[in-house]
Amino acid sequence: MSTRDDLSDSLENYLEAILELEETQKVARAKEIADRLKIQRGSVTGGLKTLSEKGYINYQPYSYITLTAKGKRIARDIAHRHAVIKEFLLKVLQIDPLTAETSACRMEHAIDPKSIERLVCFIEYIFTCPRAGEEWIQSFLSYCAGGNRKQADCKKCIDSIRNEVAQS
Amino acid sequence: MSTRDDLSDSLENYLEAILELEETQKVARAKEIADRLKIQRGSVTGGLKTLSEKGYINYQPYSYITLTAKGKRIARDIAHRHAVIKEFLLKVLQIDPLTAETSACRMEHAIDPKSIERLVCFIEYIFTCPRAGEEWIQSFLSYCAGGNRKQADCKKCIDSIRNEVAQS
DNA sequence: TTAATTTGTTAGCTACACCTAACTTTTATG
DNA sequence: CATAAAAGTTAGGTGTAGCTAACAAATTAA
Repeated sequence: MSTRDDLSDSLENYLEAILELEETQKVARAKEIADRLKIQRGSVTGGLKTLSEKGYINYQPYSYITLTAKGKRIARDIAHRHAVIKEFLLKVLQIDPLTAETSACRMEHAIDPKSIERLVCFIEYIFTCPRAGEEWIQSFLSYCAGGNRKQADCKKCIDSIRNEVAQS
Repeated sequence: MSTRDDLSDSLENYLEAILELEETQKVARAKEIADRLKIQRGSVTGGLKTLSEKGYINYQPYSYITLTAKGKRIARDIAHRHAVIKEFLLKVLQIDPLTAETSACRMEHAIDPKSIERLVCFIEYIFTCPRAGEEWIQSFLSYCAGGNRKQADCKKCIDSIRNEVAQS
């Protein structure tokens, strides 16, 4: 069945790491998983057994590790959640890359599927709709920085996008 | 010092529950905390001891529980994170209330302070800037639903806000 | 004011997720 | 090919966060 919550945050992290390793090195090895997750080699073994029992990975002691079809599906979903949240933090909220990465790493386990789907759409919408877009985000940043904007600015701002749209 | 991570997600939940109870009933009792967090009475005692040792709550066996100044400060921060994330999910992404509540409950422990600050600002910006606002969100929803909009619609859309701004 | 109910605590248990240290298997090298 | 190094596993330990069941204190009602 592979419902979302027969996996702890920790096991989700293992799957995510294994996917990345598969993609870059064809195959995952326990030591690399340990390195990526910043835990000890000995800690990994147990997690691998659990993932194997649950049918997410192909695992034989002393051998390399690969994802099963089910494991790959879930791992991609997790990686997707990570990427979407990070993109939102980076491109919309304009959070610095390090913080965005750290928060995405934690939030990816907490967000529900519908919200991720909407977030994808929302990011796309922002950078598609002429009323939003890059300079709208820039304007958001200066709003953040304290500058409450005047009504007059809004008129000019709207005229400027009106012209842009008219030209295209 | 009360840095953010001498508290586990679980202890943060206790603090949040205690704050709510203080606000509605003046005082928190172990049973109500258990009920709110959907755990057993016996499980609460340990958490209360830890919070007390760390200086977040005033706790004496068999008596009611209150937040210390430090505890209240942290609890309010957690509640704030919760509220902001929920508001974003509800008002911006238009997620249903139940899902928004559940996700906010989990995400509140994962997000960093800067992102929360930015998110507050972003929500405010959306409902302040004439280029965004309520109907822009509505338009986002139909974009989500699959309707890719035409260039012509964008022109009309921009003209309509232009007139609105001109009138006000 | 005594008895019943509710609330709170304790003790002992499980499961998870990590740790270290010792050991085994695999691999790479001289 | 023998052996040193690297990688993987095992065993035993820690801390957290729950659980249940038995008991104790406090509150409520008869």
